[in-house]
Parts: sequence; C-alpha cells; structure tokens
Amino acid sequence: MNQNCETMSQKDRILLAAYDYISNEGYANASLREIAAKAGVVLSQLNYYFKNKEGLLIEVIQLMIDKYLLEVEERLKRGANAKERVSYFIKYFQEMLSENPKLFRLLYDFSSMALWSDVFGKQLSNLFEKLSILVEKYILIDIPEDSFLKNESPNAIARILFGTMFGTAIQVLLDPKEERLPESLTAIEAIF
Amino acid sequence: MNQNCETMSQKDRILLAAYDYISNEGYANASLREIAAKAGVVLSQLNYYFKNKEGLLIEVIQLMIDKYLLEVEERLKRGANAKERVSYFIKYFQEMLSENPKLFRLLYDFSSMALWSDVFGKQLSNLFEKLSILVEKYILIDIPEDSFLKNESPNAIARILFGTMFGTAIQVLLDPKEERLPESLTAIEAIF
DNA sequence: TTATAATTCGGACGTTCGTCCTAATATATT
DNA sequence: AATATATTAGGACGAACGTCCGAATTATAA
Repeated sequence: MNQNCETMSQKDRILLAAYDYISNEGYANASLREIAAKAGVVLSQLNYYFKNKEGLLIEVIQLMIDKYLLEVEERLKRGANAKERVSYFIKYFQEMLSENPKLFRLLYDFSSMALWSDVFGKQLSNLFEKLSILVEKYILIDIPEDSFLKNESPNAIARILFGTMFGTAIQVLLDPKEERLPESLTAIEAIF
Repeated sequence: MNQNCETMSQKDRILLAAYDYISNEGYANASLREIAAKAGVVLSQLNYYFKNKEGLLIEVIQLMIDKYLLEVEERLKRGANAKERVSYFIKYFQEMLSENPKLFRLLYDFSSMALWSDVFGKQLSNLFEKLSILVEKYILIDIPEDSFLKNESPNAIARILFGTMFGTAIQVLLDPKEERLPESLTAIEAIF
C-alpha cells in the first residue's frame, strides 16, 4: 500500500490519503480539505479527479474491495482441503483484525452508509456476493457428506461463515479488552 | 412504540420522532431541524431537553437497547430447553429483520459511529455484553455434553451466535432479493 | 395574588462544508 | 515554435448545520 509519494500520480496520492484518513476518522468526520492536505494537494484537485465526495469514496472502497478479495483468494488457495482452507480463511481474518483494524473500521463505516445509499449498497452487496462465491468455490466443494450443513445451500453457508466473522469482528473492535478475539474466531473452525 | 402524540410529554415526542427519523434517514443525514419538525416542536427545544445532538442520540439508542433487551429475554423465556430457546431467539431475529428493519438500520448506523466515539462505543459494547449474558443464561446452561462447542467459553459462543446474526443480517438488508433471509438464519439453528 | 421556576418560542451567530469558477502553468501534439 | 489539451492552483460562494441567547409564556409554590 505504501510507495514513495513522489513516484505516485497525483490521483493515487489522493486515493491513498483518502483511504488512510477516512479509515482513521470515519467518512462523516473526514473533510475534503483535510484529505487534500494529507495528500499534499490543493482542494480543487479532488473535484478534478473525482467528481465529488461520493465519487472519491466509491473509488476508495473499490480499491479496498479489490485488494481484499485478492488476498482472500490467495489465502484460500493455500489449503489442501476444505478444513485447511477454512483455517487459512479465519487466520487471515484474525490477522487483519489485529494488524490492520483500519480496514475493518472502513468496512463497517461503509456498511452503514450502504444502508442509506443505493450506489454504496450495490457496491457492498457485490463484495458480499464475491466473497460468497469464493467460499463456495474453495470451501464448500468438498464439505463432508455427514456435515449437518449439507442440507443448506452453499450460498447460505458461505454467508453464515462470512457473517459470523463480520459480526464477531465488530464486537472485538469495540471490546476494550481484546483478549476475546482469538477464541471467538477459532471457535468457528469447529463448525466446519 | 406508538402512542397518541398529545398524551406524550414533549421530551418523549422528540425522542420518538428522533428514533423514527434517524432510523429512516441515518444519523448523519438527520438534521435537528428536521427532527424537531417531525416532532412538532421548535428547534431550540432539542437543546433544552438534550444538551446537543450527541446527547439526543445517546438517549435514542438507550431507548432502543432497553426495549430490545427486554424483548429478547421475553422470547428466550418461552423455550423449555436450550434448543427451543435458540429457536425462539433466531425466530425473533428473523421477525425483526423482516418486519422492523428500521431497528436494524439504526443498530448498524450506530455501530459504525461507535467505532469513532468513545461514548457510543461503550454503549454498544455494553449491549453486546448484555446480550452475551442473556445467551449464556438461557441457552448455554444446558448445552449437550457432546456438542463440539463444549470446549469453548460461554462468552465466546454467545458472541458467535449473536455475531452470526448480526453479520448475516446486514447481508440480508443489502440484498436486493430478500429470499435468502430465511435459510441463512435458520441454518444457524443446526449448529446448536 | 405574587413570586419563582420551568418551559416554549423565534431568531441570530459563527463555523464548516462541498462545490464551482477562473486564471496560471505544465505537457503534449502538430 | 505554435497551438491545443491536461493539470494545478487559489479563492469565492451559498447552503446547511449545531449551538446559543433572550424574551415570552405557562406552570408551580408561597
């Protein structure tokens, strides 16, 4: 994510500064002036490259989504079977949560905005859909025949798996004592 | 939640109007003027009864939390054993999600704000904690000895259970086709 | 009835914000 | 070198917002 600022295009500098600032302060609290300042750019440049604030956020989010999906798939490929892949999937989630909580905060912030905006809503449900497909493809293809999950549709299971991590993650983020993170998530492994 | 407006105190009218408006439009998009108008009250009354916008939201959220916790417990009491109580718990969640999605939207909106504000953060993690305790008390007391969840701490399980619903719910809210709601949530039952 | 407190009301204040416009400068094309 | 295009820069604009204040009204208590 980091690169020498001088070698980056103006647009990329804005994009990265926006990602950084928004995920630190929240979209609602992030002003275009502040983002421009962090990017070392003049305010009007933001309207030049991205039509408006919404346009900027859309590109920031898309940046995050693409990067995130790539990394998830890379992790999923590491496992030899469904059980291993679930393990890698969860481990990746745990790492992100403890090492890069900014990305999670951005995701949650964006999720709430998606509830009020059609554009954001479509973008986010597309992410959920893609994640679902990944989980189906890498995990649910060889789920044991005797699993109690066998009766449910792959999509439902995938959404539960991801939903569980999404839902427990925010509890972890808000928990003043962070000890609960490891056990909460690893317990999910037992389900598969 | 509804009562004849004339019989309500001014403060309650503001509170309800705020709940209604914020859960429809989102906190960031809800102006005090608009809330005052919906409540049939003059703007400055909002500063009289609640110091500022944050103070108003805190009371709105507390209203929601209290009502919500009461209803959850009432549902949990209906079941005779853990399995039944899980069933009631999930059924209640499903009902809320389809009949009263406003409450969920408010919850998600508030969750994202909780990430940036200490006050909100404590309020929300208190809700999570209380929910955890309820789940522990009513569901995890008589979980089967042979359950694979037996090795995990009650708190972790409770948080997974609630987290799963929280995480799948937002996917449902954003899903243009709502068909996936029933199966996604009922599948959770199988786990217990 | 009078005095004191609580509530209601209208309006103004200053700030912050996203957006837009125009001029200046750099880059590319012919 | 001349022209056209793309980018950078600074600043202004109006709108919307939360907050605050003082007066008017109503309720309460003595």
